[in-house]
Amino acid sequence: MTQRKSRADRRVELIDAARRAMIQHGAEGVHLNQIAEEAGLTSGAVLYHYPDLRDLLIEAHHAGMERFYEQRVKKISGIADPAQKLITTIRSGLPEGPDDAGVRLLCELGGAAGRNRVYGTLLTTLYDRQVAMYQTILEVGAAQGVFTLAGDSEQIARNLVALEDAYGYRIIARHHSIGPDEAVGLILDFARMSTGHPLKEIPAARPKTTRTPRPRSGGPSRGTTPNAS
Amino acid sequence: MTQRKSRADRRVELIDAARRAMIQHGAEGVHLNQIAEEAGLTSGAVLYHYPDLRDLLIEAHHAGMERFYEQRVKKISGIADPAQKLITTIRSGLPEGPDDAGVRLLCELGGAAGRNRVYGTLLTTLYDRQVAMYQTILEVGAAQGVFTLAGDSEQIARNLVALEDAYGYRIIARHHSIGPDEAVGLILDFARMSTGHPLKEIPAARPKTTRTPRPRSGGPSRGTTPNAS
DNA sequence: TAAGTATTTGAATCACGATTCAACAAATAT
DNA sequence: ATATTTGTTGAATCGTGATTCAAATACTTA
Repeated sequence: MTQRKSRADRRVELIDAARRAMIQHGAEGVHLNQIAEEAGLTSGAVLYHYPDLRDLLIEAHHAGMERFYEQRVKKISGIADPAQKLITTIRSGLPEGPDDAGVRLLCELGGAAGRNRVYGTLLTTLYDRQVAMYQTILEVGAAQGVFTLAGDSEQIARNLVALEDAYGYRIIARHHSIGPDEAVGLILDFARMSTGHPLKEIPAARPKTTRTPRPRSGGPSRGTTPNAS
Repeated sequence: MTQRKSRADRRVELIDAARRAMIQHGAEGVHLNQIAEEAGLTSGAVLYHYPDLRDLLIEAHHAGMERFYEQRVKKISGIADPAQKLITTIRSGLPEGPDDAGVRLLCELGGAAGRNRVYGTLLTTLYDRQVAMYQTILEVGAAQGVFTLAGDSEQIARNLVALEDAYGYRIIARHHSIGPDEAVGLILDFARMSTGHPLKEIPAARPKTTRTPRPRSGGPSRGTTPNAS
C-alpha cells in the first residue's frame, strides 16, 4: 500500500497532482484516474479526500495561480530600480516556452471562465492583482522621477497585463515568430511609450545566443560571467 | 424522420450545430449527442457524415474563425477615414458581452491550443491575419498623413491584436469593471500613443445611455431616430 | 412506377470512467 | 497490548456516451 499520509498532507499532495494532471489533459478533460495516478493513489482514495472532484479542481487552480503570482513577486522583490523592476516583471509574466506549466494552466482556464463563474472570478481576481502590481511599480517610478507616465497608471497597468496575457496565449499556441523574447520586446515597446523611459534590457546575461559553444579563439575572461552590472 | 438533406447541405448544417454545441458545452467537453440534438438528428446520422468527430470539431472551429474574421472585414469595408476604420476595427474585435458566441468559441480554443497542434495553428493563423488587417490600416493612415506611427507598423498591429484578445478574455470572464466600452477605451489609449491621432469616437449613435426610457416631457420627434449622422 | 441509392433511425453493444463499499493496514489512543 | 480511528485498496456496480448496424425511409433515376 502507498505510504499513508495525514489528511492535510494528502490534500496538499492531491492539489498538486491535480494541477499536474490538468496541465497534461486539460482543465476540463482530466479524469479522476489520471489525478489518482499522478498522486500515486487509487481513485477511491482521491474520492475519500474530495468527494466532489470539482472542489479539488478549483483548489488546484487556485493554488496554481497563487504559485504563479508568488513567483513573480519574489522575482522582483530584490530589485530597487523601477525600470529593471518593470522589465523583470514583464518577463516573469510570460511563459518560458510553449510547455511552461504555470501559464499552461492559466490558459486552460480562459475558455472555462466563460461557462463557469468560479473560474471567471478566479481569473478576474488574478488579473486585478497583477494590475495592482504593475500600478505600484509605475507609481513608484513616477514618484522617483524615473518614469514620465503618458496616462493614468491604472490604464497603463491594465494594458501591460493584457499584453502579457495575450502573448502568453500566443507562446503556448507555438506561434512561429513570437517566443518569450519577442513578446518581451513587444510589450517593452508599449512600456517605453507609456513611461518615457528607454527601458534597456541589461539584466542577467543570457548565455544562449542560439547556441554558443564558444568556438572562437578563447578570449580569457569575457562574456559568460553574469556580473556585468 | 427528419427532413433529408444532401450531403453538402448536411455537412454545413452539422458544422454549425457543432459550433453552437461547443459554445454551450465547451470546445473539449461537447458530446456527440449534444451536437446531434443541436442539428435535430441522431448520433448515428452525425457519424454517418463525420466518422471521426474530431474532423467535425476542427471544421467547426475553422468556420467559426472564418465567420468572425469576415464579420470584421465587412464592418470596415465601407469606411474611408483611417481613424474611424481603426476605431471600428477595434470594437469589432471585442465580444459584445460575456455571452458573445463568436468570441466565446475562440476563447475555448486558447487552452486546447497548448495540447493540440491543429488548434494552435488555427489560432495562430487567425492572429496573423488580424495583425495584417491592422497593419494595412496603419500603413494606409500613415501614407495619407493621418497617422504618425510611433514605431514599426507590425509591432503596433501585434500589440493591438494582443490587447483585443486579452480584453476579450476579460469580458468573457465577466470582469466587473471591464466591459466592451471600457476595453475599447483602453485599447484606444494605446492606439492614440501609437498613431499620434486623437481617435475621437464619433461613430454610430448609441441609443442606450444606461437606460433611456425617455421619461421627460415628450419632445415630438427627437432622440430615438438613429440617423443623426 | 419500379429499382436503386443515399440518408436516417433506433436498438444493441461496447468501452470506460465514476461511484460505492467491504476489507484491510497504518497510525493513534487507551 | 488492545481498541479505535483514519487512510487506502480493489473489486463490484452503475451510468453514460461512443460505436455499430440492420431496417426503414426518402430521394433519384430509368
